[in-house]
Amino acid sequence: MQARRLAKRSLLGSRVQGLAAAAGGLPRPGCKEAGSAATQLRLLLEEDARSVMHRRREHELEEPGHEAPEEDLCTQSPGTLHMDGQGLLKAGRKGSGSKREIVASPLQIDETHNEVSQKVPDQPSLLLGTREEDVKMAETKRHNCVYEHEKDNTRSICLLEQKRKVVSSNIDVPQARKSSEEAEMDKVTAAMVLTSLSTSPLVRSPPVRPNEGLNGSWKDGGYVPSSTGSSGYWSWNAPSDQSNPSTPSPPLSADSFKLFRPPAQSDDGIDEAEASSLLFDEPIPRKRKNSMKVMFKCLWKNCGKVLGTAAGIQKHIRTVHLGRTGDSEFSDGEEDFYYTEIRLNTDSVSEGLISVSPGSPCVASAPPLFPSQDAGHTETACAKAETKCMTPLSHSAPTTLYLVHTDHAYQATSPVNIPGSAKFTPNGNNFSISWQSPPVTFTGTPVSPKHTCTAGTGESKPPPHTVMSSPPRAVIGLRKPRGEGKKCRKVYGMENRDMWCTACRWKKACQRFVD
DNA sequence: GATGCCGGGAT
DNA sequence: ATCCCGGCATC
Repeated sequence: MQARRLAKRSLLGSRVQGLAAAAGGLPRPGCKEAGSAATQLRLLLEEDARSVMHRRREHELEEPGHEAPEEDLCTQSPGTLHMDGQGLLKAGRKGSGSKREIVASPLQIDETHNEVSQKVPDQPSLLLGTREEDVKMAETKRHNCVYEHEKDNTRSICLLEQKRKVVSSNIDVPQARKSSEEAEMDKVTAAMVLTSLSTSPLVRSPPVRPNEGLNGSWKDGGYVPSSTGSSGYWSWNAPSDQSNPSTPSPPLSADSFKLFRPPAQSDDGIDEAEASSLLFDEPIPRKRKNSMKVMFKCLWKNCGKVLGTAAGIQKHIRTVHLGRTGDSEFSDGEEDFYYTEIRLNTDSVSEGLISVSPGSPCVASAPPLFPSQDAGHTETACAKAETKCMTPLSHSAPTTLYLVHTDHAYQATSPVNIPGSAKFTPNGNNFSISWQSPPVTFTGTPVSPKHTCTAGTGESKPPPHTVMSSPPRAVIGLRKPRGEGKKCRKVYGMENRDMWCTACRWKKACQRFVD
């Protein structure tokens, strides 16, 4: 999906470039009012097109043959058509920012079409009369297919020509830029939330204010697809939203940062609902964020350099991979494509432990590790933890298991019989107590024979811990030797079978007269 | 053979 | 889950 979007964007970029170049070389009659703004936009457009082309070259080297899906643009297009002068300007201006590209792409096309349309004098006249209708129709068409839109080039050009006129007449450059940036931040935040949610659907936690997730959430989403390791955290995410778990190439995974934005930015109707539904999951990354150490990994092929700061990794990419020298402060955001965040999470370890043994009192605090190490280490830690925890648990758990296994209703029906049992359990009071104590209602008493017999009917009895450590199931295989004491059958006789304990009636181990 | 009760079927 | 019984082990 991301790759396809990327490919599409690249394709658009190339188209834009061509059109922009053509527009730049031709004189434009009329439209003086829009001339300056259009020129600005064209410049931005060309700049962006260059950037896109550059990216495209890189991407095509690694991911050739991606087909651009139409729905991507369709999703973006409504925003384009409804955008006023500010919006368009914002989109154009975004070309100077790191987050501009997705938003700008459709607009670039529009703008390009606009410019081209100005070179076609006969088209605008056709449109002036049916302006509103064409806008709606074009919007519908965009939803259907962009390719079709392109084929119907003439029509679209006319439409965009109209829009451009409206836009250019309302442009107020300085203000628009500032406010748009602010608005963009909100949208970016929402996009980040979407991104993070789409990549970490596993965990659920109470909702938290979305704005707080600005730094953490989207980054979480970003590094997930780019991870090459297999920590518990990553592996959990992978099957949830990634159809292809294989290691992504740098540009592809890096694109995950930005390619999630368009929905939140461009389409307020559909995607807003989607976003709102997803926002419930947003707090998860934040929760993790608190205990994460963030590293930045270069996704450039065969690089994989990891740096501690975003600036560092950006500089690394710019200088080493993008071949840009100097002007380290300036960033068009392209570096973002080639690095991702790696979160060294200590929570993942503890989470794994918790998931393994929720009720375990053991707390394993593993040092921060890389994902690949995390998994193994988690297992090791768990193993150790379990080993450690077995000691406290072993005092009670086996008893519970055993009781569960053998505790039939007929065995627990008559706690009243304790006095009677006391008569028969003088020999069982020395060790069976340790693990039979839990049965408050004397339920466990019937169980004792098994252990007693395990120890041997003889008087030699194993130490209590032996009984505790060895699950009773080991004994189950062996048939228990008959108890020495009299049972209901013998006490009451066949004629008084009604007086038998239930167990005896059912030919089960007598619960009344326990050995 | 009598007794105890496990394993499993029937409801 | 409850009730019941076949069948085995043990005495």
